[in-house]
Parts: sequence; C-alpha cells; structure tokens
Amino acid sequence: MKLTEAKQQFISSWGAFGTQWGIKRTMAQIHALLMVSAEPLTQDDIMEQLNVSRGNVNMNIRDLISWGLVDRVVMQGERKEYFTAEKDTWKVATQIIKERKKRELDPMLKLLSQLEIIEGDKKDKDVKQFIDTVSGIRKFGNQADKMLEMMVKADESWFLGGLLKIFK
Amino acid sequence: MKLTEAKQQFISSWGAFGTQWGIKRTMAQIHALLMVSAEPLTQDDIMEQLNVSRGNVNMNIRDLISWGLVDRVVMQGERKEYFTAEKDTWKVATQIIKERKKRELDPMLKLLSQLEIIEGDKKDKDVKQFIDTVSGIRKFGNQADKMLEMMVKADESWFLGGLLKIFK
DNA sequence: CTGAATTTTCAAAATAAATTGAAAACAATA
DNA sequence: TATTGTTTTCAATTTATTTTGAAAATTCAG
Repeated sequence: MKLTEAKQQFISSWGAFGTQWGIKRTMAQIHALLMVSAEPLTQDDIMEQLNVSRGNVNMNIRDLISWGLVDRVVMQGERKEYFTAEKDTWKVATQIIKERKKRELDPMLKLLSQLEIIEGDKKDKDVKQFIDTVSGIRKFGNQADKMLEMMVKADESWFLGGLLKIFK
Repeated sequence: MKLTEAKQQFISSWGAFGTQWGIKRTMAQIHALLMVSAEPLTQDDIMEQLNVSRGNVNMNIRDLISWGLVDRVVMQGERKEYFTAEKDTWKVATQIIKERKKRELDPMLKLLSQLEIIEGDKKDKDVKQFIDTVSGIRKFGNQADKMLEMMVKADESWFLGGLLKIFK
C-alpha cells in the first residue's frame, strides 16, 4: 500500500471510529491528520487535505486545543498559525481519559450520590431497587474513577510492561 | 427528593450521558428505566413511561438484547412479552466492554496492523511518522485489549478490593 | 493609521440520525 | 380457520447535529 492511500484510510477510519464514541467526525479526522503529519500544518493545509470549510477547521482545531491534543506552533518568520498534535499515544490516551473524566464521569458521580438520598420506605421494592441500582453504579464509578486517576499519573512503561503481573 | 422525581432525573441523565458515548438517547433511557424497575415491564409500560413510540421501543429493546443487557421474560399466563435488565453493575460494565471491544476495538486493531505495511523509504520523514504513529496506537490498543480481556474474565471483588494493591 | 493577511464567529443550509405510526407479519385462542 | 392481541418493519417525517461561507474582528507590517 502506498503512503497516500494508507493515510487516507487511517484518517477516514479514525473519523468513523470517533463518531462511535461521540466525537465529531471532522474533529477526529483533523486529529488523525495531524498525528500522521511529520510537520505542523496550517488551517489551509487541513482544509485542502480533508476537503472541509475554513470555519469547520477553525472550530474543531480550537476544540482539539481545549482537549489538550493539539498545539499552536509559531513558525519563525511566518504570519500564519501552524498546528501540531501530540504524537505519543500514551500521552494522547491519558489526556483523553483525564478530560472525559473531568467533563463526564465526575459530574455523573456527583449526580448519582445526590439521587441516592430519596424519601420513602426503604422496604418498598421500587425504592429499594432504585437505591440499589444507583448506589451500585456509583460505587463502580468511584472505583473506576480512582483507577483512571492512578492511570493518568502512572507512566507508560507501567502500562506496557508491568500491568500483566497484576493478573497472575 | 421523591422517588418519581429521582427516577425521572436518573433516566434523563443516563440518556444524556449515553449520547456523549455514541449511544442513542432512547436506548440508554430504556436501559435506565429497566435497571431501576423492580419488576419486568412490557413495551406498553416503556412507551408510557418514556413517551416514545411503539416502533422506537421495539427497535431499541432488540438492540439492548443484542448487547446482552436486557432479557425477555415470560410471565406465566400472560400473552404480552416482558423485559428486564441485568441489575448487577459489574456484569453490565463487563458486558458493555466485551461488546464494544468486539464491535469496535478488535476491527480497528486489525486495520491498523494492515496499515503499517506500506511501501516507501522508511527514512522519509512522512513515511516514518506514519508508521510510528500507527504502530504506537496499535501497540497501545493491543495492550488495552489484553487488559480489558482479563478484566471481563476477572470478578467483581477483584475490581472493588484488590485493584488498589496494584498501584503501590 | 491604513490596508492586506489571517482568524473567528454564527446564522443559514446541508446532512445525518432518531422517531413515528400505520401496515404487515406473526402468534395464540377458540 | 377466523379472530383478536401483539410484535415487527420501514418509508416518511421530525429532530438534532454538523458544516458552510461570508461578514466581522483581529493582527501585523509598513
């Protein structure tokens, strides 16, 4: 397979993969493009390579920056802004975990702990089922939260090498 | 807070949470409703409680069954079908992991390993960056795959109790 | 300050995704 | 087998999301 074709397929698949996880297709594609690009790109480069509008690129780039996955790069003597993506997969993954945890998991756990405090007879089977379900999810979520917290603080070699020992 | 209100809020939040992860709002809401319901429900019960159409309920119930999260229940002497959800959070979580792994992660890893085999000078910086990125993601993905594989085989007490020791 | 290059914004348009509802298929009963 | 209750299907519709593109704002050089 030729590089151009492989790039194309990678970008397109990464976009499709992203949508399955609630990430906008174009955002995922821009991210993919920057990850496989050796040099930083301008908005125009991205527009051209992905065939999307200027506004679209601009907004999604800003999102990617807010996710901590893309950085602005100043090229000496150049007027235009350049953009580059973090290439280290471990850093990318932990960054995504960190952000989704902050934006989604933490608020959800906060809500669940509030929902557990409900009026009514704890002997009533509907009340009991509600509390059991919600507290079960909350406990699991809290444990997952702790695990992810430690994961983002750990380093890659732990993940690649040490993890297997856990399961013996 | 009253049970009815809490249920309402749980279902609505679970639906919103789901959409952020690429799950249809109604599917997530049906799942939420069944998880907090002590008794199995019929399609009509669900239609009424969530204010959605028969077709919608039917399709999403089938999806939930295919995800292994909901079961048909035969109520003796009843003509209608009843549905119930797995209530054990650990089982729910591992089931979702198992399915998403099978449907999304595994095919992605398969694709990535194919994309690594590209023609061209490995000294070329674009070729090198492409291979490095793709193989970095693939290696990480494979490790995550292994970890999840073991997780779904482990049991809940391991997760709740034993996991912390890992990080010492 | 002026003007050209560049970035940002956002209402409108296009696209994609989810939902409806009625007809068809199916299942159980008599 | 005919009737009735129930489930399933899917084309049409509605709703939600994403994208566009042109105008406004910003930035920089002279």
